[in-house]
Amino acid sequence: MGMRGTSVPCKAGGKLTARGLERQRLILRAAQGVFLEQGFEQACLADIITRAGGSLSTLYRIFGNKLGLFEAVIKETTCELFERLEVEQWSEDSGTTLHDFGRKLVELVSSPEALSMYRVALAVNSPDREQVQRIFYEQGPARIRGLLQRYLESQCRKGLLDLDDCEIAAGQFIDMIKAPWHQQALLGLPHDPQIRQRALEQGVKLFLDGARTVR
Amino acid sequence: MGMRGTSVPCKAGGKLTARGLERQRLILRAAQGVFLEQGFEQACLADIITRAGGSLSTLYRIFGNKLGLFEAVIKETTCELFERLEVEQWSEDSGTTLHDFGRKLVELVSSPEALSMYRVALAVNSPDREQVQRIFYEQGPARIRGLLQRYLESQCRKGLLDLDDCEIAAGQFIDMIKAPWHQQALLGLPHDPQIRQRALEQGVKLFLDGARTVR
DNA sequence: CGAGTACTGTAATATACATTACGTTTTTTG
DNA sequence: CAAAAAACGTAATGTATATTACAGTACTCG
Repeated sequence: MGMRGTSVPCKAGGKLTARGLERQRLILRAAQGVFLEQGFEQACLADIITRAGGSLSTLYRIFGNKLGLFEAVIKETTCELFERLEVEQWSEDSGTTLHDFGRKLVELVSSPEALSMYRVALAVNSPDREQVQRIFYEQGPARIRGLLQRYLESQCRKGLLDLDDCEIAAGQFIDMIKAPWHQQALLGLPHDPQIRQRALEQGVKLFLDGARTVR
Repeated sequence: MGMRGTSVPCKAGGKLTARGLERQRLILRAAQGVFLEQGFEQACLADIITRAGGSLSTLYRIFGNKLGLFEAVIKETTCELFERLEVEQWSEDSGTTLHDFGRKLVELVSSPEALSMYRVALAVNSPDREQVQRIFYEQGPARIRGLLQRYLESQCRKGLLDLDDCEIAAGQFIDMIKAPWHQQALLGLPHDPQIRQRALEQGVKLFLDGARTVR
């Protein structure tokens, strides 16, 4: 009899031997591929096992059920993606800092993995949809926005920028440099990669012209 | 033997009697509800018929198959939504015009129907995914951006605004006033409705400060 | 009115998959 | 080493649902 009743599919049944960890890692990686390609409902567990090697029973013992595996993939992937965004220089020069941050961000969110992740997270439609989506949002977009928000706030305190609401402004900056190619990319429609560069330049310019205290 | 082979599921088999049109309309409306709630793959045709009345056979005769019905729903819904966006005053005063346009746009894209439509369009994963998504994008977001783009271009020609690339700028304005609540709304996470108002105000301000020629 | 067509209802067909069960083999560990 | 636990492989179970078939009823239009 499985552990189906509990809403928290376990991953911590017994001890974790080296081989066990390896198995877990292999399944997780295969699942990442399949889920990101197919989405939650379309993904087939048998496919995942085919890719990962091993057996279905093992998958169930480790992750409980399909949703448990999916949640693990969401967490894993979202964190992996977030870690790509290492901005080293939060300097006092808003221009170069924003430009640098923007460039890294554009690189991140235009990557196939990030686009798939976003699409798949939106598409979930299981009973636990709300929980899954919260995990994604808070581990991903919200954390990124938080980084920028804190920078903007510090710049405002120093009197270098003048913004009513730094949380909103951070969101606006981020969305501004994603527009208009991100929407198309999410929908799988092609776009000229150069447009990303131009949107970044223009976005930084617009934002700073609007937000700088010194006119 | 059905008409499965052709990639264009017919809707124009025979003549359209009054009763036939009524049937078509009822099925379409029910399908709209079910597809927008469940997404393409999750939606169940039997459910649709239960809501619409009538019989499964009729559905298949009219729309060919599930995908044909879905495409019809996409077109119908996207057009319905677009028509809500009637901006009457494209005046020379960029401030009030953008504010007016923004207000209407925010109303539109924060509506449950528009959010569902967006989510469902992203989530499609059938073989014809590309075609479906193109229909949505071109009938919906692209058309809306086009409206604004043309306005911005005319303002630039008159020397009232100064923008490098009005297509990008239009996208940026639109995304700016949607940030940051739209992402949360798409994910089904709650947000303070007041934030929509504030994002609008701040977005217009930022955009105009950055784009106006007269400083 | 009556033939042809549209519509209805229900049942049959076929497939795809999540989830379990179970017997065997390998690995871990006391 | 030997018992316990983990991993394996395969088959069984059960469900959901797209799609088709068919037989009967209601419309429509010449």
